[in-house]
Amino acid sequence: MLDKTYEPTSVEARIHAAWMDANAFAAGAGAKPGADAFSIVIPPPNVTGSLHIGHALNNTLQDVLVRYNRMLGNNVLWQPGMDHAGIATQMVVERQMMEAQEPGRREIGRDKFLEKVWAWKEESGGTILNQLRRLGASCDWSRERFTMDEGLSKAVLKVFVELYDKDLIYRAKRLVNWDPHFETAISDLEVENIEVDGHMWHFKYPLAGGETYTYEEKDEDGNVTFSEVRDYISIATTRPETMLGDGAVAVHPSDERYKPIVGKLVQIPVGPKEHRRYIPIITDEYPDPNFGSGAVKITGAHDFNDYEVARRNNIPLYALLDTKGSMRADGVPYAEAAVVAQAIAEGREDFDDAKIGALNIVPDDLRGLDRLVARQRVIEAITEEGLAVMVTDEEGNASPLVENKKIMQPFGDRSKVVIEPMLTDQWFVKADVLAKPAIASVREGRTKFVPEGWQNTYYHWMENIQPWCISRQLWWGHQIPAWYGPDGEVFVAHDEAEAQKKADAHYSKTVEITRDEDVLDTWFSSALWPFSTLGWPDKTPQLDTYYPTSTLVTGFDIIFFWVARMMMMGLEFTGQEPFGTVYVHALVRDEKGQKMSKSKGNVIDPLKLVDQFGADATRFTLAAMAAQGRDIKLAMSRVEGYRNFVTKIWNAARFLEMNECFRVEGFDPKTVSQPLNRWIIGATGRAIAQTTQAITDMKFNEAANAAYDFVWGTFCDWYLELSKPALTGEDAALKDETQATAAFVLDQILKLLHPFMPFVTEELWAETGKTGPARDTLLMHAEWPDLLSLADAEADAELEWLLAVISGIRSVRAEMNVPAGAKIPLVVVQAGDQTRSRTATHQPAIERMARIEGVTFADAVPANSAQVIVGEAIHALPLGDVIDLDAEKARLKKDIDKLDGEIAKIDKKLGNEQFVAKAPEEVIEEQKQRKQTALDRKERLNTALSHLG
RNA sequence: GGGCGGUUAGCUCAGUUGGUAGAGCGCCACGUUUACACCGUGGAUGUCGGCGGUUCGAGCCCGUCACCGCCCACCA
Repeated sequence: MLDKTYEPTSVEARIHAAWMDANAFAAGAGAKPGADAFSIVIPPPNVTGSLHIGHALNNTLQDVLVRYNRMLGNNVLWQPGMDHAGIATQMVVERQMMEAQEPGRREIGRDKFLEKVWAWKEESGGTILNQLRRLGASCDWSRERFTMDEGLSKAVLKVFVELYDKDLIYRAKRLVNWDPHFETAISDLEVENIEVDGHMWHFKYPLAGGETYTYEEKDEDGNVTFSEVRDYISIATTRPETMLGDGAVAVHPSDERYKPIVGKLVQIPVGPKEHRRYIPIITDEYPDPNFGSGAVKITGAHDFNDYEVARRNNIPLYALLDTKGSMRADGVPYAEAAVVAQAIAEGREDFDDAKIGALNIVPDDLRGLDRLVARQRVIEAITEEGLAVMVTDEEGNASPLVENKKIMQPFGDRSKVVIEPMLTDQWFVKADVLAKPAIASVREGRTKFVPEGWQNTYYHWMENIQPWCISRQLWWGHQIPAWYGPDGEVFVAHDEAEAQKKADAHYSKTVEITRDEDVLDTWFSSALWPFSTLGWPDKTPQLDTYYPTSTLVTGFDIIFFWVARMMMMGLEFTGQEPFGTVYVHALVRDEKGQKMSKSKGNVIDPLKLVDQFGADATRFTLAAMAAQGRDIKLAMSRVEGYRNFVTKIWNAARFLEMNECFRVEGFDPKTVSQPLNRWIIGATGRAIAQTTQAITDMKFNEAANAAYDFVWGTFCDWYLELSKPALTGEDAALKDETQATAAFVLDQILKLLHPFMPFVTEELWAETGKTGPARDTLLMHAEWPDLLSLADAEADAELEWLLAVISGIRSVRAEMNVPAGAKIPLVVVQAGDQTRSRTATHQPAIERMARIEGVTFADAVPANSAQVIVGEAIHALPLGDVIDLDAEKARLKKDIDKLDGEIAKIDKKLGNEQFVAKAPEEVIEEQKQRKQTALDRKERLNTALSHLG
């Protein structure tokens, strides 16, 4: 016996256990012999993660595809696993150590620290995978992988070494994005540019030796509009503290204003006077003569643009900041450093990167200060000295020129602190080389994006791809397999022994080598996920069967981070695209369209939804709202609505149970004879076909809605109601057939809904199997249905008629305010043979559903009747004195007016020569038919009207 | 600065070979019926963001403007 109400929580736990016991999620479970493979790799969640609504959406969609394909009989693998998430995990463990007031990681050392992280991972990591189980995700959990597993690490090692050997990985000193909080380099993608309020200061750089020149501004015609003798050049900056590291001032070669002083030296107006450096005025294409003063200070070590200018012009790159973003405090005192720097600036001394890098030219009094404090000091000192550009207000008061300005400032996506360009030694991947085949794969259609539009995003990024900085100054991750000889020579190898061998060979003697401390970007290992999880580089049967994977389901926010890199690595190392289709789903926002975030407090916890409404309702909501190319604004009312849908199905099953529908053995839908039953079987087939097509097209919302509409709107609202006379009637044969049909259709519904609502459907499958023929398989391994061949046009027409009769009568009753409880007679006027026979067949249903008592046929409409036109017949409801004749007249008149409007519209069309000449024949035919139908109906309505006198 | 997406009922959203505008929620009215009030029946509601164009015909195609959102980008 089914319980009166469905209790998701207990059922879900029990059903999930049953699936696990049956090993039902295992790769290939339920597959037909020789079936095609269908595989999906899960976007590996962070080991530190917990389920948020985006995961719920992402995994629901994957599970829909996976369960659907399993039911098709395909050989299915859904590969689960987790990502070690370098920065995030290290952060969690470090914070925990701090809270426990334990010694920090640097104090306990690398090995001890890593032990702690592993211990944390074993105990607290991966809660998200259990949360996915609650959603019903049918991953092959026995194949769970972790990016730091031995096997996957082996793959990482091999990929690194091979890319290095192919010269696609290199080590170099470059300006990179530096996170001062985590004290590591990060990639371009991990930087978020955010507009903030900033200031732009204007300062004077005095010319060496007190030289002067005439500064002139001209208009378009060459007339001098401003002229002044100056002994300085004016520059603007948003970062005054970096002036200490300036290597030059650049102007555009075409800039006439500065022609007289190009090549001369200017003094940096900051620092102890006796050691101020002189730097040259150079020309470069970079400065925009129309912006600011047209002169740009060049600080090669602290700005990406300046870096390029400095490289082009051989300008030294003075590093001013330490790893925490404070002013450097290392090296020799300022006085000594300044002398060397000056010698270099004047060309008296040679320099190279190493020499410049070691030189700390931060004045002693600024050393160790936070860069923002230093900035303030610099501004004050310059202003005090009178080297700030001044403006005078209306009252004649002079003040330094400081513009308030919106500036784009880079922030670390995890640390949320301001990122600094920093000159450091890092490892890079030549992404542009790897990108070429990855672009071609999409261009040539071997990998498709759904929705298609995302391919443009992909192209744009891939075609402008920058070298990928893959080294991170962290401990948690894959340590870079590079060792250094005594003179810094690099030896990349699979292990230390191999590196040692290479080193010894290189030096022709045994030398001491030390391993690179850095680890790889987490995304480096994620990029290998589709094949590393299947055992690569070993040639495993799994790799053979399930690679390339079928479909990747992911959010657009990681197209660059992950999808693009998997494409590059997959093609480079397997020669095949890692997936055929990339389905890109939207972001889930709150009801108002706001991005969910903890700080806004608008986060919807999917597990709370599961607790409150059940996993099935939660899943169904997400699927039903996953329209392509649009963000999902999740409204609670929708979840509630689909919870009601679950209840509806449950109650429908209870209804069948009460009517003993499940007892019939060996039912064959082809043998059904009753129109009602033939119709519902056909309708089921159409609903299945629609849902199937929608899933195939990955239009999850359409698939879910098609199933929903059919189950509620057709099966429950019409079929079950119409079947009641048969189910409670005396005709045993009719009853048998109806019981069997109802049970059969419910089975098909359970299959149809299973990919979306796995729990309640599996439960009902099991429960209904207890009172009927035993189930020979779990529902999740049942065969996906296809009933289109059982459609019956005649039955469809008959039921369409019946539905129109019942709806028509109901509508009239309500409009005429006939009390709902009142049973009234029905007189069918001018009925043809077909109508007569249909009416006889369905009289019990009409009486029951339209609250009719007694059906008769007549040639004329009885007096005082409300009238419903269906087909050729008038269905008259004699209401006697109850009827409001005026109301009925008005009602009929309104209908006629409506038809008149329609007829007029069609006439206008048909009267248009252009339309008749140019519209396709079938469209014209359709219009003509529509007009005829309207005319027929109008005629009957007029007849009906005339009956009212 | 460049690119992408959105604008349809009170709300949240569907709507592709261009052919008479839909769902859920909410709202109004009525509740008879041994599945279900997490329900049933009936009902109301739209210059499909503005303007222009193509077409016999435009929510859909083209142009343009407005507003909203996102992505990318080096203006000191």
